[in-house]
Amino acid sequence: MNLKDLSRKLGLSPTTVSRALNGYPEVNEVTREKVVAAAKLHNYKPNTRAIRLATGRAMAVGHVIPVETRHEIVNPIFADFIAGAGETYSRAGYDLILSIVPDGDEARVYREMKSRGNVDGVIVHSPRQDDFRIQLLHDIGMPFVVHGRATGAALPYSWVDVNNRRAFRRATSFLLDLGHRRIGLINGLEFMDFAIRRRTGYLEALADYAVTADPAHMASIEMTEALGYEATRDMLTQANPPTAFLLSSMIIALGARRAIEERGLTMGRDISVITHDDDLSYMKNGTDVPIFTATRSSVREAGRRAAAMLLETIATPSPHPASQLLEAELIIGQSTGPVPNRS
Amino acid sequence: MNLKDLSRKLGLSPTTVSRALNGYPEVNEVTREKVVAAAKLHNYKPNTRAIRLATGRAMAVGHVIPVETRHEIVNPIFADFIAGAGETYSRAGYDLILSIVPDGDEARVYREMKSRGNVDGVIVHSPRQDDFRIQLLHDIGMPFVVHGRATGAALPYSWVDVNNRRAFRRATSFLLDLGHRRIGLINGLEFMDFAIRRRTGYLEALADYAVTADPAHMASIEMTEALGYEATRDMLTQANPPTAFLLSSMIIALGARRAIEERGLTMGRDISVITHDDDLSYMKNGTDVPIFTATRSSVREAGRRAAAMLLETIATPSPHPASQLLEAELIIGQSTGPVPNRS
DNA sequence: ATCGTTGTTCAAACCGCTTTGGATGCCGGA
DNA sequence: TCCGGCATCCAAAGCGGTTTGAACAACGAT
Repeated sequence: MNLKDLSRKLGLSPTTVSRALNGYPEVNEVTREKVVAAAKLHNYKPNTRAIRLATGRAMAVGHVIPVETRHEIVNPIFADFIAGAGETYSRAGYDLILSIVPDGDEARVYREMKSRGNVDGVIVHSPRQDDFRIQLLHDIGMPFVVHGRATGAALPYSWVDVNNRRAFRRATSFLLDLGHRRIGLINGLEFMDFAIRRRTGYLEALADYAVTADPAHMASIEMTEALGYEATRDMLTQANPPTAFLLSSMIIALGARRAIEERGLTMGRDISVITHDDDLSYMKNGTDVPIFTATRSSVREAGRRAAAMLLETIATPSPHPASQLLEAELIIGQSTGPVPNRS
Repeated sequence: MNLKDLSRKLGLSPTTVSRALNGYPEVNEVTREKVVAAAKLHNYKPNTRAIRLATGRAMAVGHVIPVETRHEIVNPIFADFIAGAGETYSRAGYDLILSIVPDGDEARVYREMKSRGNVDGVIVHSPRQDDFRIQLLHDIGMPFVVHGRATGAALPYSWVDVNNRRAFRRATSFLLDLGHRRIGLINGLEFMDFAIRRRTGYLEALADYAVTADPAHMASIEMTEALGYEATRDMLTQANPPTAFLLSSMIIALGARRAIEERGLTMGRDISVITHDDDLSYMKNGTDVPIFTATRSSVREAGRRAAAMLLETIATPSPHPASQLLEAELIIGQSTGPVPNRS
């Protein structure tokens, strides 16, 4: 059942039927009702392919997920971010096109998306410092929103991000207020922008309290349980081990807790731990009471916001990029406490 | 730069240029080379929207991810499965369209995909017992491949699955051979097909050894760390606690380990643990030596296979559905050992 | 010289929708 | 009475490719 069939059945022209269904004003209300009724009756759904060609819009947005080529790691937060974004898209009638791309191939993929015209815009994931994609997408004229920011980018651009710096500064201050002076930071890989900002926040707080940062107490790892375990264990076996840890993800936190408990230490009493919590659906921080004290910010909500912002810029392009800075809340759990006396 | 422009530049008809680029035989080789060279020079990429309308193919496949409405849980294995599938699609020039759908809305989404024609086929995720989607997709004539199987489905259908039953039977036998007689099973939600099969394998092995299954030693939970912890803790505090555990995912395993170590028990000595390991990129089972004894099967590989199978059925539809049963390997780690004497 | 092949190219139809630029009829005001 | 304006509808021209059917030239066979 296509437009021509339907219009023939109604004894109307395709023009009128199309306009009736799309809510254009130049059609009699009586006619419109008849058309709408017939469309429902015959279960008419306009062919997406034809709409796309006729309007020149793809009615789709692309999410290009770079995958660490060396380790083939797919960042687990994507699932939730995309779940959030997907809600927004489906309400707006947009498709979400996912490309998993080895991180060398990105430029080619973006260029092809542009020239093939199968997306109207893209979300840029996992920005790095001086990320080349911002310049590239700007040059080829593809609307985009960055999930995160890219320190050092020359051009203005639209983004949605958590205030990572402030979150980690606040968390660090919280630990310092509890008397901790040796605070271990187990961060994500520090060519990623979010990790840079978290480290900055951490260092700023230490500086506020005139505490000199110890390089031996800072690690930068891929965010897996096993590596989180190792990094924590290594720091705990040092001569002057940290009395508190600041961790960049719940997954690292699980590994860290293992290392801590393995040494017979108790979180919240012997060792304090604060982790960042992206509020992932399958990685809840405890069932009712939070286990970890955490800087929490829902990545799914970030997905919703970023998607809405992208659809907005696609609909009404503007030279003034938009941005949203989400604040993480500091959730007090059972994993933090005053520094033990024997320290 | 579109086909018309390019053909004008070449002094040829659009017909010939199109054929030259698509490898049709009725075009002079000299001409073809000229066309190909010009296409590259002017960076001509055919417009996807036009191709789709003209050919009637969507050049896209849909992945419909049902999301547990009550808890909004997005299954974390999707990220890796889709990464695998994505590799296959991009090589074939197909797009991957992702729909995250509240699990009540699925029928509507599939129907719309069919009538709007924006996908050529779909992958069915997370099949349940007697899954209605198989009948539905069959009825509306949408090619599909199921990731997993659906016990009780009347119709034949194509699928890619791990041999869950055999994997869990083998793992259970392994524990029984080590002398364990009280084996706790912490399974996924048992309306999911994979969970049913795992339980079956577990029960079969117990029956082989004439061990009666204890309902108190079987749990069925959403696969999160916190719930894994609780289920394990609850079983360990029973009068006759299990001496070994069989777990349905690495994430559960992390929670289980926490419950075990919290009670001062050591995995592999006091308590044996075998988990299923989907070989997720961010959830490695140890760095070099495996920590957990595990039934391992790469869900990313399953993604690759399922995608290839779907593209195959789209290209050459056949009344005979295909299937692939992947065997999980039993990886011996440090989490299993003979049953302690004091049991 | 004629004819059927073969190789090569093209004009035009088509995919299913949107949108432009009328056409038509009716009404009220000059 | 005539005309401009308005409401309503339609024919036809896109959108940018693919595909059908035919044209044409060159060729060898008859």
